[in-house]
This record gives sequence, structure tokens and C-alpha cells, in this order.
Amino acid sequence: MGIAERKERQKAELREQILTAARTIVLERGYRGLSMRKIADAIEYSPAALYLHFASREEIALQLCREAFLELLGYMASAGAIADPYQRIFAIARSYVRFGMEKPESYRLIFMEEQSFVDSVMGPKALEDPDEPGTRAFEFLRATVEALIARGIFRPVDPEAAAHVIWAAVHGLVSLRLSCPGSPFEDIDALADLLCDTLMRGFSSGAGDAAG
Amino acid sequence: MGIAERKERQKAELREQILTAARTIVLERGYRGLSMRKIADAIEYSPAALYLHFASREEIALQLCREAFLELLGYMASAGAIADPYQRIFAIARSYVRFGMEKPESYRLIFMEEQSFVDSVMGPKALEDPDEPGTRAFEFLRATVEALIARGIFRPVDPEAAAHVIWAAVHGLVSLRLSCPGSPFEDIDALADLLCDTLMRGFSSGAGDAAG
DNA sequence: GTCTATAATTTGATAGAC
DNA sequence: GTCTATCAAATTATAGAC
Repeated sequence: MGIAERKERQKAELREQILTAARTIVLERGYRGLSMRKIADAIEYSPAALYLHFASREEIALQLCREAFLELLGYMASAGAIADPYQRIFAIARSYVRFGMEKPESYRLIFMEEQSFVDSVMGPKALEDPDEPGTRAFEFLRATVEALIARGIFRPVDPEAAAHVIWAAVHGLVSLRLSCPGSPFEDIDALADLLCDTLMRGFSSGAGDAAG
Repeated sequence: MGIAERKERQKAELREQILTAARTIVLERGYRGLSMRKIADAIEYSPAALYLHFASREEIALQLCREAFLELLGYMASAGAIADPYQRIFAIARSYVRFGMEKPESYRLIFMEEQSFVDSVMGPKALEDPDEPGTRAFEFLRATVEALIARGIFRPVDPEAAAHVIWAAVHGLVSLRLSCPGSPFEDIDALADLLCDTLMRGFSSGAGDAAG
């Protein structure tokens, strides 16, 4: 059965080649610049060959999206080691911003191109599956908020809503910066710190003061 | 000179017809659905005729963008009558969200389609001209923040940075909702209120408590 | 599995007649 | 000013040969 296995292997390899080529194109020229022809040229196959592995251009993009989100999750997870949930939220937000600044085209692909892409990772359907990267990322944030409430550090808001608000606010900062790069304002990190600091203070129960 | 005037009038009218048709198309099918041919069909002219009034499709879109931003400014300005700056910021944010929800395609056009569109209204170049709608909107917010700091209600942050952060946070909420409409979370108004409330608390000097 | 060839569209923009 | 005709290009996707 070695022959069948080799065929499997080759098929998987080609699939990976397609994705790698697509990734490179998206990273260099954005999602708009991604076409089946360009992928085919890059891997030196005919365009028709791609359709043996992916049903459509969109399906390729969705796969890249998923990968990119896993990468974002990786950035965020680096904050998981921080025991203090307060510091952890800070770190999550910072790593989120860092992902956006370091991998702008990945960020764009997930959140700023097609509605169906955001939906595929963060939509209602995805959030039902606990294994989906979107669910894991959101859950990570939600649990951190919950811990803060449990300890009386945050006032008793709905942790789900609070997590959503935090996510949205940081997303706003990142996406606005990506859309409008020559902003006359301070560097994004200073703004991100101000945003985090403000949100932390805003959610805090009032007993302890927010750290700078 | 009656003839020349009539010609002027007719020219202006046609220009307006083009924009109206384009507006309708964008509102119904988004910016992606906007093409010179569709505009031409709608006004019953040939595609070539459009180029007598606009240099390109992009120029038409930029004009629509400007209009849309003026409409957003109108929404925000309704909050201008509120004397108390604290309540005013709330009202600005709420009207901003309302604009996004009531005119999603306008919001998309300005902030979520082409980088050059955001740039044309909120980019560094636009922000140098005090008459630009983007400048006026941002200035309105900045001045309100400044008033709050002057009264000691907000802690002494950089008003420019604070205004930017507030804008970005609300933008994040709106844009995320537009990209991901079937969100399982509460209605956007509740989230917007939570966001505003949290930001207000976060910026407050700590003396007075935030209002619900 | 892979290719060649091509269908079927759509696009923005222009040349030149009237 | 306006139209017809068209260019030049790009796209996704498929049919059919090998």
C-alpha cells in the first residue's frame, strides 16, 4: 500500500503548496491581490489543478483565515502564563495590538475583508463549537474577566458583554490604525495603553486603583 | 447669458443625477456593487458620459464618502445642544452608533472599504483643514473631552489621545457588529452603553461617580 | 491528476463619429 | 455633450483531451 500512501502524501503536499503560495500573495498584496491564476503561476500548475484541492478561491481564503486566527490566538496565549488576571488582560490586549501591527495583512484578512471571513471565526456558528479558535480566544478573554469579577476587582458586569466590549474597543484601535496609517496621533502602543488603562479603571469596582 | 446658465444648470443636474444613482447603488449593493455601467444604466446615459463629470469611479465614491461623513456629522451634532459635556459624550457615542446601525452602507463606505476613503476624511491631510467634516467631528469630540478635563471631571489625560481612543473604541463596536451581524451578544445599544459607561468611569478623575 | 483551451462575465476607460 | 463601439484586461470556473 506504499503507492497509495505516496499519492496521499503528494496530494497533501500540493495542498500545502497551494496554501503557502496563497499565504505569500495575501501577505504581499492583500486579499484583493489573491487570484487562482496567481497561485497557479506561483506553484507552476494550471489554474484548473487548484480545483482538485479547493472548491473555490473563497475556500482557500477561509483556510488562510483560520490559520491566521490561530496565529492571533498564539499571540494572545502568550499572556496566559500571567497569573494576575488584571495584568493578563493588559497583556492580552497588548499582544492583540502587536499581532495587528506585525501581521497587518493577516489581521485585515480575518477582520476587514469579507463579512464571511469574520463570521467563519467569530460568528454565531463558530462560537458554538468550543474547539474553534474564535471560541477559544473569546473564552480566554471572558474567563479572565470573570476571574476579575469573582475577586471583586471588576464591578459585577456581564462578563460576556464586558469581554465583547474590550475586544471591540481594541479591534477599533487596530483597524482604524490599519485603515489610516499616517495618523497624526501618538504611537499605537501609547494609545493602546491609554485604552487598556481606561477600560480597566472603568470596569474596576472602585476599591483598588488602576495601575499605569 | 440665459443659455449659458441653463447649460450650467443642466450640467449640475446631471452631476447630481449621477451621484444620486451611485448613492442608491451603494446603499443597496455596497461599494463593490458600484460600477460605471450600472450608474449609466440607471440614469439612462452611456458610460462614457459619466467621464465628463467625474474622472473615475473612485472620484464618485469619494464624493459619496464626503456626503456620508457629513451625515454622520449631522448625527453627532444633534448632541451639540447638550450642555453637560459628560452627557454630551454619551450622546455623541450613541448617535455615532445609531448612524452605523441606521446607515450601514454609508458607514461601510467611509470606514470599511478603501483605505483611501477613510484617509480622505480622517487622514492626516484632511485633519489639517479645519473645514473638513472629519476635522470638525474629531474637534467636536476633542473639545468635549477638554471641557471635561478642565472641570476636573476627567483625569488630566491628553485630550487628543483620549478623543482618539473613544472614537476608536466606538468604531470597533460598530464595525464589528456590521461585519458580524448575527452576534449572540446583547443588542448593540446595551453594549454601546456599557462601553460608554466604562470609558467614562475610566477617564473620570475619581471624584464623582459615573452615571448609569 | 493534470493540462489546454475556453466559456462567460465583468470591469474601467477611451477614440472617434456626430 | 453624447453615443457607439471597443479596447485591454482581468476574473472564476469548467469541459474534455490525455
